[in-house]
Amino acid sequence: MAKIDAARRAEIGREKRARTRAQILEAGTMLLAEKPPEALTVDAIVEAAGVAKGTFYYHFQNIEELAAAVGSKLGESFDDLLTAARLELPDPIARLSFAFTQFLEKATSDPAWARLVLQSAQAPTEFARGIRAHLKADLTEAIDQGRLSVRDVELAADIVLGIWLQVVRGSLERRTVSDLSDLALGAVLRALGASQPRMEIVSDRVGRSSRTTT
Amino acid sequence: MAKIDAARRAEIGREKRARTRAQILEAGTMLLAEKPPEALTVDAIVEAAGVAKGTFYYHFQNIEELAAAVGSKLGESFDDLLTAARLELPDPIARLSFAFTQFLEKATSDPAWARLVLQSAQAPTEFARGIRAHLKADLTEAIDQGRLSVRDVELAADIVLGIWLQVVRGSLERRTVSDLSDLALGAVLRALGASQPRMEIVSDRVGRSSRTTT
DNA sequence: TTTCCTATTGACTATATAGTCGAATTGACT
DNA sequence: AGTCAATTCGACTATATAGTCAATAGGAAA
Repeated sequence: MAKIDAARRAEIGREKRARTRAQILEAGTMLLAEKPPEALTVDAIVEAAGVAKGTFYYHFQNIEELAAAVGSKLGESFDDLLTAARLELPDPIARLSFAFTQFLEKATSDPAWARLVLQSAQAPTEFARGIRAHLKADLTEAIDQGRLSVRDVELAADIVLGIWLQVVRGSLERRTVSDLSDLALGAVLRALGASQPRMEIVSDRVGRSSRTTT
Repeated sequence: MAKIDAARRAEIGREKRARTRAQILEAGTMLLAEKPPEALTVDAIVEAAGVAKGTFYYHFQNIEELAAAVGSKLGESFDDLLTAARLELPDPIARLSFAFTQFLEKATSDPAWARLVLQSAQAPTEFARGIRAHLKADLTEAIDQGRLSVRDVELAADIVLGIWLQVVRGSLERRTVSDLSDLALGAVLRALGASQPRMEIVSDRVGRSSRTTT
């Protein structure tokens, strides 16, 4: 009868709810960067988030669901690093090189993010499969153009991902060289047997500077 | 007074003790291939080993100590794959290539071993550091000989390990190509910018056949 | 102020896990 | 057969963790 409406009520708490959920998500993100989900406890999460235990279960069914939400957020952060320039690069090898470099520089500048990515790369989650699918699309296109001496797309993806992941691990454990991105990318392209893309394009967009191209 | 002697007594139970310990070690090995040590429970271990809980604590202080023992055993399995031929190869690149191929073929023929190695590669355990140290020794020698275009030994090690680990992951998740070892090794050598080692030596010893060289 | 829905709390029960310890078993030796 | 030390067993305590739920707080609308 009254205008008191479920939709309105739901809207009321939304901001508070969203804030609390974000706290839990952030705590989960931090903890999942340190240890695998199987080793994570609800008590640890709620303590880190500064909320009561019941609150966790009000927002998530279980830890698995939280981990999925963290994975999803991580996937978005990957997209964010690409969306601006990805479509402007018609060359698959240039695209791949750009992505490789972007991700690597993000990893060296944000160790917590890097740790989370490494943990997430362990199990083939939705997030990990998405990344690999994108990569394979670029690689397939390059192979179809006869640009790679590696013909098997799965092997090619393993090469790119393998070098990337291990270089990121190295950057967390050791002091990182200044031109790590260029060196690692060079290794990847040699490994793939990539015929040179037009380097001026790649280095224009991929170079260490973050200015947008004109 | 009697000849009953502690040393003798200790010897008596040794065989039984060794057998039980081996059971626990094997169960731990199997479980550590599936999940990280933080997610492992003593109850799961003793159930898998078919022994009582107290027995576990009679042989190991805690799970960490078991994990260390498993890691040590794993390290030995690596050595076993090399000791025969390693010293006969004076060329560091040939040595590295031989090891890479041996390990990769072991991984494809023994998935449980592969899974364990991948899990162990997560944390920089004693085992992982030993492998990396050996690898770096070969790489340093090759770099000193001016044989690699990659000059940074840490980056070079990351490239080799990264490709190896990811190719092994791939071999567990997908059907594996017949000449995976050769293709992956080729990618590694290109990535390192290795000037060709004398290929007849490498392929003699590294080829798919497991016959011992004459 | 009062109402009333949403979000939050933390105590509570269940179960799982770590780690201990006295009793039982084993097997070589006498 | 008996002895005895080493080994194994499993019940037991204590703690940790998962998951539930009735009570409370908060704040917008009446």
